Amino acid sequence: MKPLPQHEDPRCLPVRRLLQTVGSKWSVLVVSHLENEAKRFSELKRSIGGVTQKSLTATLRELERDGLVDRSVTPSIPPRVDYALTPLGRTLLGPLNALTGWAIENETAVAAARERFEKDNEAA
Amino acid sequence: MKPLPQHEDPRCLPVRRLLQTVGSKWSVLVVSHLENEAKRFSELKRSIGGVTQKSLTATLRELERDGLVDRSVTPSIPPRVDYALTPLGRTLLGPLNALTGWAIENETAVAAARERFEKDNEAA
DNA sequence: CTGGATCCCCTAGGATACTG
DNA sequence: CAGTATCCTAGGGGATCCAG
Repeated sequence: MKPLPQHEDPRCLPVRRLLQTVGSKWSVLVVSHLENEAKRFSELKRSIGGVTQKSLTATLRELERDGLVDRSVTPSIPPRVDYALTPLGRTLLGPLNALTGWAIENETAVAAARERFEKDNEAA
Repeated sequence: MKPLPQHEDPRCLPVRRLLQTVGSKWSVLVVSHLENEAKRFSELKRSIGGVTQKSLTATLRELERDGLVDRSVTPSIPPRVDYALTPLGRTLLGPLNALTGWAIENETAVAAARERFEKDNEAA
């Protein structure tokens, strides 16, 4: 994996790791789509939309690896795989919603800041 | 910039943007180092440690662009530039701390999950 | 249906050197 | 001091084909 430079404050290591997981393109979508119910792979893929199998698989593996998502295989034909949030994963929902809530509440403020920034740039 | 695929749920756009900003390698460090006091560029660079001028500049620009950080230039010789959190930036501290708090609290749980995952892998 | 294997592009981000 | 300019590389992530 990522070696994470050791000159970094060691207390920040878990933070950066989490942000790396959570900051990946699809993880938040996946988690939010699993908030209310367990879902199968293709269900998840359809309900999210626009994600590749590869990316979705990778995202799920990473979440599973960190103990946030549980993967249960039913070896039938055709095979069936269900994904669900673990208890640990559920505890992340609060902090995560705090952040996403902020993003939504301040969407217009951020957008305004961006416009100002762009304008000041072309002025220069 | 990043075009962000339009098949994505539009409500998630601000979320992904925030995560992209906050998920970049140094932004959280920068914000946390600005929590208590405004700092000059080289102060910031020294106190964070291990960050390149380029990366630090890029991070600060992005934060400034989103209206989270204020950049004030004092045209003297030598030049002096101070960075501080904006009021908007300060409102992000709460949600951000919620997330970093989670990361620290659950560091061992995540680490344990990782070990289990690795072990199950070599078992297969 | 679930996902592994490949190819390929593009961007984040490190190293280094230069400037007002 | 506070950047900009250039070069370079590892890795994320899309597309596509294949397999149990």
